[in-house]
Amino acid sequence: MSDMRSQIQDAAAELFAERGYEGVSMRDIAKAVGVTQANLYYHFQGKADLIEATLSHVFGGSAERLETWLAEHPDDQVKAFVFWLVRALMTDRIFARLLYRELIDGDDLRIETLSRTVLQRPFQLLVSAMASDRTIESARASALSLIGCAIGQVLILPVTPGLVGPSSGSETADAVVERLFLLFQSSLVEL
Amino acid sequence: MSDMRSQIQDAAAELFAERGYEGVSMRDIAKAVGVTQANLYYHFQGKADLIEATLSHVFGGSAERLETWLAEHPDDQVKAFVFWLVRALMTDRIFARLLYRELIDGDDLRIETLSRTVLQRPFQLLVSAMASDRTIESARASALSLIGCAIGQVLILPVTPGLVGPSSGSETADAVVERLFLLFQSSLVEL
DNA sequence: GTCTATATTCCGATAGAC
DNA sequence: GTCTATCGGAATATAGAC
Repeated sequence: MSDMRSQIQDAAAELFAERGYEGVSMRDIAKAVGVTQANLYYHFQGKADLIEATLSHVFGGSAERLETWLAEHPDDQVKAFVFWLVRALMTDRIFARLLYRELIDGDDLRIETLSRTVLQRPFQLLVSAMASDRTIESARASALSLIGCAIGQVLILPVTPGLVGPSSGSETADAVVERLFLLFQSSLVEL
Repeated sequence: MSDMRSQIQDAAAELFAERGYEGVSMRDIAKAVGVTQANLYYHFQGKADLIEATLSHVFGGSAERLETWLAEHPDDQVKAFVFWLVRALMTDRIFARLLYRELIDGDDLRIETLSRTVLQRPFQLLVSAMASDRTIESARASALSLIGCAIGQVLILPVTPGLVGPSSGSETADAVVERLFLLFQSSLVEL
């Protein structure tokens, strides 16, 4: 399958995650890959098409890995999901920052795609686990709160000057997971 | 005092919060205010100067209101701060989105200013309240986690399709505060 | 498929009249 | 103080040779 297309998407993902859609030019991406800027227009229709393809490249792959991970841990789907999310956020800086940026910057169409690929499945899991004795809206809010907390924690931590936190390295992901569970203990039905 | 300068800063704050620094042009801001683009350069040295002034306009004012609020509630500074933060995030979309964007996008110099104006004081409060029986790093991580959770919750909620959450209107801020306290109960020493 | 060259538009910023 | 006019550069995107 077209290798150049994947190479471009990888480079674009890194740049978009770091500087955002508006902060990255087609020239930047071309330079990172090692081709001319005009060549990008052979593989993609334009900048909008490029980021759309890049996002489904990144998040589509992640969604697949999530499904596999969940199938391997059928006992507690909620805990398995939280582990997966925190690990994904902490070990894959591009995933974390792209997700964050899309939640803030993404236009309606891209947000819709995002909801289908990464957000919908986790919400189903968490809502069903949390909603047993509460309203569905409350459960969804708690689920979103957990995700917001996980994302916020991982991304805000390394930005704070002078703070040595569990911001990098996969070996500390477990610590973050444990803290998240401590924080959300009262919201999750079965741990 | 110069009214035009304030008008420009207000319009700029709204646009920067919505589309980010790179996503807004001087022409956009001028159009929103109703003056020509060249006129902005009479009031500000350039685009970088404009956003810097805009941020201290927004966050400086917020920091002042926080100090007043804290002085009025001397009994429990931590709870008072969380109330203030959640209310500020929920009732002032511009404040919330500007804060979020700066934490992600802001260059080092702007982050440093941000730390001094909005983040340092809350951290001092939370760290001192949380650190009594733990390490300072752990306390900071918890404080950041709380802020990340509050910000993430408020900003992710309204973006999710089909979800009717407490995303707008000050009357539901109390509900979010209560949920945050429930979530972080085990991390705060005195409630 | 990848290149060079270029069209076109938009950007930040400046000069100078009023 | 606000305007019109414009510069120099960088952006997206296209045309056409190889």
